[in-house]
Amino acid sequence: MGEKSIQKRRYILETARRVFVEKGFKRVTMKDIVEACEISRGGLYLYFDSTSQIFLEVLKLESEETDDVFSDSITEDATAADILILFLQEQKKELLRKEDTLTQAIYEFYFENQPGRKDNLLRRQFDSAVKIIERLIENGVDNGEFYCEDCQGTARNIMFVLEGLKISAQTIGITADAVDREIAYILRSLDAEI
Amino acid sequence: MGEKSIQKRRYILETARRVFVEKGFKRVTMKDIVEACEISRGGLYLYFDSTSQIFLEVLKLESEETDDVFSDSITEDATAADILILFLQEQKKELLRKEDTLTQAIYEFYFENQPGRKDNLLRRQFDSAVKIIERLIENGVDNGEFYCEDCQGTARNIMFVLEGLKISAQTIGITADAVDREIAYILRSLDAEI
Amino acid sequence: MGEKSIQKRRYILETARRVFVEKGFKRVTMKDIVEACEISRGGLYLYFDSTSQIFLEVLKLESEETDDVFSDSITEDATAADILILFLQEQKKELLRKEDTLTQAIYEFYFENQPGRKDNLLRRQFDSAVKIIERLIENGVDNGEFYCEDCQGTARNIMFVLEGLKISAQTIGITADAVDREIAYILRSLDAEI
Amino acid sequence: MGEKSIQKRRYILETARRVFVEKGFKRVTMKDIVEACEISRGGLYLYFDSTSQIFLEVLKLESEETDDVFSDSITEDATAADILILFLQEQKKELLRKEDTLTQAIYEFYFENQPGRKDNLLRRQFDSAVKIIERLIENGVDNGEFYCEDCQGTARNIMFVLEGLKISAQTIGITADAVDREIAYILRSLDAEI
DNA sequence: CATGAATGAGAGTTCATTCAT
DNA sequence: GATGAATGAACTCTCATTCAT
Repeated sequence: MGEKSIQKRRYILETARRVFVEKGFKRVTMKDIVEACEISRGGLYLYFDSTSQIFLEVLKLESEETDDVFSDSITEDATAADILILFLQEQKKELLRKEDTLTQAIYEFYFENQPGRKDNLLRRQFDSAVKIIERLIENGVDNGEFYCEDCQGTARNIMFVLEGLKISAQTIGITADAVDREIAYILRSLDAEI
Repeated sequence: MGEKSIQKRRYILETARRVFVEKGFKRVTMKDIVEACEISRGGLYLYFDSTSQIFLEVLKLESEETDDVFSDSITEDATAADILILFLQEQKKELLRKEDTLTQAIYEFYFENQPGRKDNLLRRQFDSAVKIIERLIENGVDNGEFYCEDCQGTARNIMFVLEGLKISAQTIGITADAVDREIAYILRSLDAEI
Repeated sequence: MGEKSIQKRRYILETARRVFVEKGFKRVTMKDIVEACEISRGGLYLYFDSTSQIFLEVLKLESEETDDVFSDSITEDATAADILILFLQEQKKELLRKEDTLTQAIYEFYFENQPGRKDNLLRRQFDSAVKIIERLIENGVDNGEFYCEDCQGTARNIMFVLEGLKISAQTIGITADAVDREIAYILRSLDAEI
Repeated sequence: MGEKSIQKRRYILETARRVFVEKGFKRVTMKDIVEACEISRGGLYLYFDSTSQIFLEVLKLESEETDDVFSDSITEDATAADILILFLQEQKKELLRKEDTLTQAIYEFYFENQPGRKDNLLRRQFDSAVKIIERLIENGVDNGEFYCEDCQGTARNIMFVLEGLKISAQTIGITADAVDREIAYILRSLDAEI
């Protein structure tokens, strides 16, 4: 596969991403993607075999591009609390962007595909986020910014709350205020000044 | 609609429920339900127009029958902590019963249907659960069982954690230990002895 | 399946038979049959799942209807030679009707499906034909009509010649004269007066 | 066409032959051949336009290379019976090698293509084989090895039996014993000692 | 000569939905 | 009310064939 097809692959993935954002995972057909990409029926099959495969590759691209989100937000002199708050704000934005996220598609995809597997991408992301938050809190505790008896427990708790908010945003709907309230609750429980 | 049709309706809903439990929401077709019910294709249309309608009615039945779960668990001399623990254990059981729940179907359904609407059944259940937990905690605080500065916030936090656990169970997979850890974390934060 | 669908089944099989006669087995698609039957795409699938299934059922019908061909030709006072000649003439007619036979389709079908299996319909027909011819020859020998040292061997030889003629008719082409010549050869080798 | 292209042509034909042996004629697509040859899609079209054309050329190559099979088996002092038996054994081997022959592909091809035409390759081979066998038998008769009233008829009969065995091997299946039985029957009818 | 990306026709299959009985 | 045959739209997937490079 030459340079050109790599670009086309990428083009398809980016276009498909928009389709998944719009329709979730299950409702998307190969035909949808073909039409969105304005390529031929057979043309798509030259690159991908199924919506599942496409989706997985979209996720891979996604994670490559967003891995650094965290590190981006860390500037030299940012305190632990700053970073945590930044992270939570980031999550808030994502949460409320409901119609413009892969979230729903991701959930739908994992409903059917290999839930519980160790190599589950989602799980790896969850676990690594927990670890990062844990270290952040530990830093904060060391600095006297935070008070916390069970840093790992707290990190996990935060992540589950975020998951709860995320799924709620997609199902029962959630307001910016509600998210703020939860963030405030979390930070307060860390004894941090907001 | 005669007595007979009411029974048939109910029969269809109960059978359809099993189908939704097994396959989620989206993958279920009218044909699936027709076959599970062993009725005729046309026959089903006499009662229902779509899987969405059927699903909504299944949910309605469900909520009628399980509304009392909470009250059931409240005996005369049970303390607030007892009841809360009982509730959380109940949720744990539900969580881990992954393959035998409507959970996934519910999420799938609300992904597509009117999320965010005020009359959203899911939302009403969520809100009412928050209120009940809030009152429970207040009782506990009054009794000296719990310590808590923001009872409503805590109740909400608990519910979001539970939501987070629920969706995690369906996507990244979750162990009994992990659930126990979260429950313990919640109870500890209430200063309750476990 | 009611009376009506049985008729429709039969109608489809009879129509499909014509299609197979015309195009052989492999070139026939479900679409071809749908169009020949003038029914809807989905309609055909109500009755049959694949061209293979349809073809097998066509063969079944065929064999039910032609089983008696042999017995038909046996009248009270027909001699063994009469019957054998009749049979060979029958085969000749069939052979030369090249464009109007299932022969080619049958070969194509068995090329792909279970060749060599004991329950292979074709094989059963072959074996039973051998037996009948064998008995016929034995009768002829008893009557002094035929002379033959190895009746079974001769019967088998006749059947293989017929098979050879049949496949030749479909591939290299064969004339009525050529068939006559072979029939004469067979009869002469039985010492029978023609 | 340069030296190089001639070699490539030949390479394609030899590779394609293997594909036809494996899959028959009809199931083979241009794609199959492209993949087996590990050349480009367009590349194949530079040399051939269709599977039919390729198959015909494969047959041509085949017949060029196997014309001599017969002559090979004729040594100075071999008797007519020796040669006939050798030939029949050769045919037997071919027959039983069911999975490793072009036989099926050839039949499939001629089912669709110009059966009955005078210039039909298959027919020429058949006719020439009849002639050779006829001469062989005549020699045998002259030598006193064989007894035979109608040499041409017998030669034809032998060829049709062989055709019958060949097609039977591909459809109803046939054992080595069954072939031996037929060969013995043929030889016995020539009064030859086996 | 050779490549392989691209196209589009066409086959298979499944279902929601209707309707005569 | 109930049945289930029938329809047709929609999807998946595969190839023959072309064409710019």
